[in-house]
Amino acid sequence: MSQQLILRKTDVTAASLLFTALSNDCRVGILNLLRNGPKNVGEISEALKIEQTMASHNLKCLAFCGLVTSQRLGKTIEYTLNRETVEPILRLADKHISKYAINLRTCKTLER
Amino acid sequence: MSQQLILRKTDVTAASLLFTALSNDCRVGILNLLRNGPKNVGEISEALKIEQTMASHNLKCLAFCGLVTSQRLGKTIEYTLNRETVEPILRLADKHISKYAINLRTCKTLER
DNA sequence: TTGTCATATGACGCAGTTGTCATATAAGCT
DNA sequence: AGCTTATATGACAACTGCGTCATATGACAA
Repeated sequence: MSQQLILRKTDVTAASLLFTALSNDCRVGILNLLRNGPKNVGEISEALKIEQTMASHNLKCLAFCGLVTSQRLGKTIEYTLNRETVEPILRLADKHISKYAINLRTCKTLER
Repeated sequence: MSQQLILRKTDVTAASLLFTALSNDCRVGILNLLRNGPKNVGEISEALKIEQTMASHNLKCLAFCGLVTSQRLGKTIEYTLNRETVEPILRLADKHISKYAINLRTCKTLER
């Protein structure tokens, strides 16, 4: 009797793609920043000291995954956090790291 | 007045590393499988139809991040899910995808 | 202690991702 | 219309991560 998988293969792939969006300093930095409220691209790139192009690319990636939404306000485009998922997921990650993976704070790359 | 970031830079990096561990089909597949209970490497590689070496590499990565734990039982090594974080994080991901990112189900790579 | 089964390790080439550069689009102003 | 500001897009080289191969370690049994 084969046991039941909770996620199907396509869902596993989709989930890993979603986590790919979160697997990058810059993007997590953007999400973390947007917890303080909506910001436009200029404000984001200034706050995180990254280039505008970099911010745009990563924001597009985050928007593609539904982690942020955007709205044009005149010349400017405002990005808003999808709090419903990002907030709990970042909390979970932070809690997990403190409790089970403090080593992640002091390494640049994953061991395997 | 500079706004307060909720995670510091090192925490952002650590979080993105944790998500890197989750940014791969094979590893999410392993975690998903282990929701059904502990399994050894042979059982995992058989169930997911991946090579033993592949399973080992990815299990090491997951263990490094505290997402699974291992215990030798004679010749065999049993891997157990860290349910406390993995269960809610996979649920969140699945819910998010259904609600905000169904497109992730039908693409291989992230747009940017 | 030799053999066998179970798992881990290290190295390597390929493929995907990242940051950057150059350029395009889009809105508002004069 | 032309200029300026704000953001997006596409292309490319450099880097990183992945799967695989060959090999090592570790435990048990005869």
